[in-house]
Amino acid sequence: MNTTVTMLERVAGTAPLALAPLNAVSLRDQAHALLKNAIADTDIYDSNQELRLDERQLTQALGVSRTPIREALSLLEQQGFIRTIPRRGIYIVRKSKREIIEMVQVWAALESMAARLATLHATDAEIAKLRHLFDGFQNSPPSEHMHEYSDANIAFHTAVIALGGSQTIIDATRDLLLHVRAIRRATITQSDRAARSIIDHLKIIEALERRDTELAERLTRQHTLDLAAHVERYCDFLG
Amino acid sequence: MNTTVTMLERVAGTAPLALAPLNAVSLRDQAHALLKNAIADTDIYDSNQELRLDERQLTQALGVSRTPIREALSLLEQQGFIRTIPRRGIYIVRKSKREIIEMVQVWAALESMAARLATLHATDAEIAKLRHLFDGFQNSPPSEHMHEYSDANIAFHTAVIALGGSQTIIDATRDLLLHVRAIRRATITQSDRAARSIIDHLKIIEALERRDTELAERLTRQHTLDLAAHVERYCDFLG
DNA sequence: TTGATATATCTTGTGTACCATATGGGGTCG
DNA sequence: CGACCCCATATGGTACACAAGATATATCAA
Repeated sequence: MNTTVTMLERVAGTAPLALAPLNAVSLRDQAHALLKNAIADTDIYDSNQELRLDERQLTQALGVSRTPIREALSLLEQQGFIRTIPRRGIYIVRKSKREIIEMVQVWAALESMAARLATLHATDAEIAKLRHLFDGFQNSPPSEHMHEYSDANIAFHTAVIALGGSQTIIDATRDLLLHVRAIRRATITQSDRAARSIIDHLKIIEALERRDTELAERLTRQHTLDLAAHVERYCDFLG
Repeated sequence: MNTTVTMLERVAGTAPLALAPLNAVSLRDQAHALLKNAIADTDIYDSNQELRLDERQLTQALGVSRTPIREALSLLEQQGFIRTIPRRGIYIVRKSKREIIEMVQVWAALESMAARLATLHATDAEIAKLRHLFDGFQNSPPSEHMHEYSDANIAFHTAVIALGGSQTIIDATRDLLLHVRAIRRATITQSDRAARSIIDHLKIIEALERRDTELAERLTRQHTLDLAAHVERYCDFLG
């Protein structure tokens, strides 16, 4: 009987207002997404931050029991965002300089592969959209709108990856982005990286437009490897 | 997670005999490792296999409660080995042809980056060891010991990745290997791939020895992309 | 005053009971 | 005889209680 009532309610729910599809997503996934964003938004390199997480505190904050919280934390641990020490506590991972460089190198490998694939499969229209990302910066130097340019910079790289059409690469770089984003933002303001960056981007777009597979791949890889080298030289403040 | 184990192993490593660190590894991780190996060893493309997993059945088989089993399954789901459909069941994922090709492409991107790094950081002695992997196949054609050669083939690729020295790449490719391994084994026996494969490998070794960064990277990438193209053409038996 | 030991407390790991819901079979009504 | 409805059951999701272990603190002895 309860089933029928529920069904009827659902049918009736189609009328004026859309029903809530929230039921479909488990508390585990909600907690996972929430915590991942919270960790990503935390400046973990501001050393006086509290890097320890408390399960029970999270349960109270999110209003659920420990079970979905623990499952979410398990996922975050596998993704490398946190680290749990048995009967000691759960700690946000502070990536070392070495680890960040390696992540940037992986990023370079995957984005350059995406660029290769893009020259083979993307349409001209899709490639053309890349230029519009920087329309707002044609007249004035990017140094005047550094924050906006930084976002456009990140958007350019994710767009190239999307152009590759490989869902596997898109998924693999999504989490990587959360780690790399902070570094990109921190380094884009250093020296004249912004100006050189936009030149590199235009060359990459040209190579994509000309369907020059090898060139697009090489330029994309080298552009991001330059970031890795920059981190190596100037980011000693990292662990 | 494995922090305790690592610590124990380190401390124990100084003593003559290692104590049993088994108590320190959680049931969740034991179940995770066990299930991952079990899934990897299952030929999921033998279609009459039962692809459904039952939580309660696993609890009885492993003698633990649902909690660690569920946490292990969560990890496996995130790694793409299984997929759980609410109130329907848990199913081993059968990768589509498209997904396998994408995974091989990611493999190509990461291994070529590792080859690049190897030309820059690996020692001559480490590179020299690559040749010994194929010592047993110098005199006789690989077609006579196909199974052994297939293992040596996989060992070569993992060795190149290890030479890169990037722990991030090593970790990222470890799970990928479980998926790609089955394909490598299935395709190495087709046409004359084994013979051409060994020629490619020797060229890659030469490039590494000569510290030709660009060449080693390009040869490694192309060698694995050839596998992707081969899968594209001849592996229609995949979903 | 200092050192060690016992205990309280806090934290994660595991087991178990309960809940919501989709599915499929059996029954009933037309 | 057929179509529809209803409910039993199975399954994953959640909550909670208890266990195991590590740290910090208090207390006692030298």
